[in-house]
Amino acid sequence: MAELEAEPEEDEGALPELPNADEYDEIRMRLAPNPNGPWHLGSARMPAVIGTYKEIYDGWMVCRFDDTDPETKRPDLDAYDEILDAIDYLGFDPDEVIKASDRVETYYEYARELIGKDGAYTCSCPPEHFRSLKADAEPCRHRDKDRDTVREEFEAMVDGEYGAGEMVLRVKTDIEHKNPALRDFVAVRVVDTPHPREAAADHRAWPMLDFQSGIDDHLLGITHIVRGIDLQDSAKRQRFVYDYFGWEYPEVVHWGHVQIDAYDVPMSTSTINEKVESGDLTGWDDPRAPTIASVRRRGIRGAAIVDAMVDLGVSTSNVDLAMSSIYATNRDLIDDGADRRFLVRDGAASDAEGRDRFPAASPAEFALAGDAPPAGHPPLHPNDEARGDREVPAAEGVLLGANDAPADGERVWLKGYGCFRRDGDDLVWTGTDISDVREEGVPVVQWVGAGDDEHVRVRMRTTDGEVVGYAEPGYADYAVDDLVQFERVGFARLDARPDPDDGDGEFLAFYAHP
RNA sequence: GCUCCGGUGGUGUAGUCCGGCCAAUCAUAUUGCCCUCUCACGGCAAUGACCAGGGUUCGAAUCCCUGCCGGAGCACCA
Repeated sequence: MAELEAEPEEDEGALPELPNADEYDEIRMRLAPNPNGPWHLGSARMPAVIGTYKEIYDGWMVCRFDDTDPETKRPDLDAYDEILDAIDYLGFDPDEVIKASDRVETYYEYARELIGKDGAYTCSCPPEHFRSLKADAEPCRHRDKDRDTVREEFEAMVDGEYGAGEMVLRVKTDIEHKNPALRDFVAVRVVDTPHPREAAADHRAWPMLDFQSGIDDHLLGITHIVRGIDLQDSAKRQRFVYDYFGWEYPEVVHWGHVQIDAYDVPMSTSTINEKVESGDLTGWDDPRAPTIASVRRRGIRGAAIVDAMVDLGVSTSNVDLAMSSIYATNRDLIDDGADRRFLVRDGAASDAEGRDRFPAASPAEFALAGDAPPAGHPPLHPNDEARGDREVPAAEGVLLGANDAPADGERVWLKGYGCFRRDGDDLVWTGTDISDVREEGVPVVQWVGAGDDEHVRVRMRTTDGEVVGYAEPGYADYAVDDLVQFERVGFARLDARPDPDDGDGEFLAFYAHP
């Protein structure tokens, strides 16, 4: 036993070792979301990978909201908590949560220090002008300003004496650097729009990401930065600042872009927002939306997302994530716990036509003839007899899915009930000799009783639209959030129970996957 | 235009640093069979990849060169 414990090997899956991990006493990382909206599925990669590294190395992780742009990527005040909630759903817990917008004075202090080192200068060039100078590797006339003037002008920026676009603070890098992306970048600029957070609403001089994030990473003792490939050049820019201060830059890992198949809606905060605003989506949790809120509402476990994201590794090339692999993991997680229930679909209200799984046609109703018992008793779970049977009553006939109704004269096996032969509008009981199924290939189908009290109405939202149908009455026993597998349909999460005052109310379910 | 990064089956991934144990791993997917009172779960099998061309070498997915393709940055966005 002691030997087993002494074995330090990691069993967290596919992630490669962090660079130079053994040179640090503690691995310290950060999640650095911009709270400009709720998260889409791609956002989950950050907590999934970084959180998993935290577990592997028993490290430390801060969630730092990089909310330093009150205008272009304006923070959404609800998003802060939504993001923390999403991190929790994914199964991770930041050791600390901070907001860059609370730390603006700190960034000013380091800007002043940088000015003192002649590492930055105030610049009033119009952006286009500076851009063309930069393209030619030419310094602008502000670059050699004396330190005191720079100080004065910077303080004036901080004091709100300049309007947007009139003055910026630039880091003096190497104006002739062969990579134009690294030449004298902006550290602080003026934004007229007040920050939406009251505590930060008075600031007009706002740091740019490369400056803010660089300062914070150092102050927080971050040892490993793991982030997207779009920030590839960021590290190179920030190294100039680190060099001025004599700091050691953290180890960096970059990953490529993720795309997810199975969605028509692009995975972009702004696009999803537009579609929500316009009504094309009912919200961020619309099952058609590639968002955390959506898959969560469908009953997909955070752990399934994390598993898939970790499986992508940290390659810098772009990757396509197949939803089917998330489904496979989720199925594995929920299958044992999900009761089986019958759902007979009624496609009348469906906009998901033409899908085998969700036929558009209405169910077929049959009267029962012969010695059929008053109810069927299929098991709650086929792999766990101990959970017992459910009672599916059929005193007033049955409903079968349109695709499942047998042709006249043919037989059908109502699962958990018995075998019937169709005679016109009747189903005539032929008994429970299972060899009908095993040897003669009688199809086995799900079914519900036709009487008003013998089924409940269900509306199910899917990634392809809505379907409605009738579930066995036992479905009414579940609570919101419960997952069941509708046999031969798929897994679904109960989202809302009907209003008790509405006699014809529907149960609302969200479809997860087959 | 300039500067970076990358290209293994439908998808993802291992292997690439330190060439041979790789006619290439695992997962997922698809198909078939078995199991089965679900089109679930489980079992078995099949399918399917080293971007291209040169070079180095006894030997290259792995090293070098060229080409092609893809991505990112060059914002007073993050």
